[in-house]
Amino acid sequence: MLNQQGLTEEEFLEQYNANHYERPSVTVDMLIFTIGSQQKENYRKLSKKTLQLLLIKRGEHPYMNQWALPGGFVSINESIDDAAIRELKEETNVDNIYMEQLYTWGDVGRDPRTRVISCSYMALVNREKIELHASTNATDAKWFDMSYTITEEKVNEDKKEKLVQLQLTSGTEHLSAIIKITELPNKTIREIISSEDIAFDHAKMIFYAVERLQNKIEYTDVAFQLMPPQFTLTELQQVYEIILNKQLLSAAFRRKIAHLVTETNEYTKNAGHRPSQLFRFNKQ
Amino acid sequence: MLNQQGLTEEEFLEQYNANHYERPSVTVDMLIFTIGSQQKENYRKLSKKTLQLLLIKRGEHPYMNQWALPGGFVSINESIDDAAIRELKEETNVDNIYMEQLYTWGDVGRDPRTRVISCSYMALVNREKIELHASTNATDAKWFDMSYTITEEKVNEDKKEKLVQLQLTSGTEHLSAIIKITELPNKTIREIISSEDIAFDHAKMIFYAVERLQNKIEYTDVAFQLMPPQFTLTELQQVYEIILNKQLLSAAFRRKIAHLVTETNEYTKNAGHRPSQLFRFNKQ
DNA sequence: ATAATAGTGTCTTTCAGACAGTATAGT
DNA sequence: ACTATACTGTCTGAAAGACACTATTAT
Repeated sequence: MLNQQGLTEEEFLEQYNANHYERPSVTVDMLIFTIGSQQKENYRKLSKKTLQLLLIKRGEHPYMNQWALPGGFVSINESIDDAAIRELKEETNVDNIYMEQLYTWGDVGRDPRTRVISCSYMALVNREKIELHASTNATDAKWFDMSYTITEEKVNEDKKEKLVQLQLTSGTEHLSAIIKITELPNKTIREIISSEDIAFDHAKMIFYAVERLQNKIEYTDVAFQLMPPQFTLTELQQVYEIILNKQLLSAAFRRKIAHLVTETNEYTKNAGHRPSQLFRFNKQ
Repeated sequence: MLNQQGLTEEEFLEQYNANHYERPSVTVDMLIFTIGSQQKENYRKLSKKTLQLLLIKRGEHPYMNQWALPGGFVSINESIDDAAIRELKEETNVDNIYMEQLYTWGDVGRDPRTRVISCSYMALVNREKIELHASTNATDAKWFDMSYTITEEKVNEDKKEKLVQLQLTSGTEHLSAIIKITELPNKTIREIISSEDIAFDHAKMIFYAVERLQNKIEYTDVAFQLMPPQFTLTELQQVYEIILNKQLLSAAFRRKIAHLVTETNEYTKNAGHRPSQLFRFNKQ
């Protein structure tokens, strides 16, 4: 079949000039979440759980010495999924992990070096599987405890506005950002109001991921990706609670997730209180 | 602050070589949905509604004479959202319409011309607002009635597989595709098994959008983006039914959406049966 | 014994599904 | 009168919220 210039498809592709337009760079950025636990207050109490995110200290301009999401350029002969898998493997030395594409960030000025479009991915890992590898141009990689508060919420007839204060801590390191989310009838706008030691527009990406995780945990079984093979129902509930950022009633929670778990014959030991039965994920 | 080569941020950015890597092209592809209605069978019956998608006949290689989603390249000084808005405006001459980024498709071989990463957007429009503009390198733009059936479904312990048969018709034009969706514990794989007269991997994108729309309609008020300013509750129910691909009970439906609508004092006329009260969207 | 958590029972409320029954214009 | 749709009432059952109550172990 010939086109209007009388070329076959083969001829057309041969003369096609791929560099006709100036092209943006494309990167992937990884939101790697895990569950961390803090020290027990005393021998009886359970340890508190936190939602943790992996960040890397930038060793180069721009945003030198600030913390950024692990990520990198998508090379020309690699799918974006493969780039994400590669970055995950480089940073955490794990593969075959739950991973999901989240959103693609394409504002013009988001990287001062050049036009960069960035596709963000979320990965959920069980902490026990991981050993960190500091990569080439990062002086450091660390897990940060995440928390946030919604400081202000305005609702008009056709505008919903909220301010989110995001906090990330790891030892003495303390990062924070304020994000403004405006929901108009047609679209949602996310702006960074301030960003302390978080590089680029990564604060936006982080909160976007948290919102997605909150949604997903309600109607899928993603939470189990964060769990070890065996766990108590209270541990599972803690994970739901930190992700949803609210307390749950244990009786209702147990009913709700009953069909997702199978009991084992094992129990926790030396807990300082009644032992707890261990369960496994019951895939369906 | 100086980096390891002793450069300030300003100096670093000046010497930064943006063309160090070979870059992929980035495009946006638009899934523009609307509701169409078929002719009444007789004076009493209501007209059947269909979910319609805008496609454009390709006037150039590759996939010449096949149908493709409207879309185009993201230029270097334009955000991807702006590119999507621009494409929508070019194709349908509307703006200020509900629009949402869906997913970014980044497989290596998806475009025979060159490496192209494509970001898909969904737009929902009320049909009455639209006039179509055939664009430069498209010989034709048309609304296609969409339908699909899930032909096969296998569920194992850690694999869920389904085959989807997608059908698009517009007058004598009839397009179809078969898509295989495999849900593994870690990720979801979407493959095109066959694609009749649908260009590129657009069949995948279409079904992805339908699934997203189905999800969104359950827990948001997106459906109203497809409605005219005033509508009957039966019309609203028809829209839910074609998107969800199943019948709903009207009593339950009315209870469920009651808080999303406000009644008016107007009624339908000349319907051949009991008139129906008109409602408006009640934003909250 | 006590502290802290593990786990169950049950009442209430909410809401979806089912379906029957009444209402009303146009021919 | 008849047809096709509009709209409401109510029974039922499933599931979430609330909360009291019992069980169990390390110290």
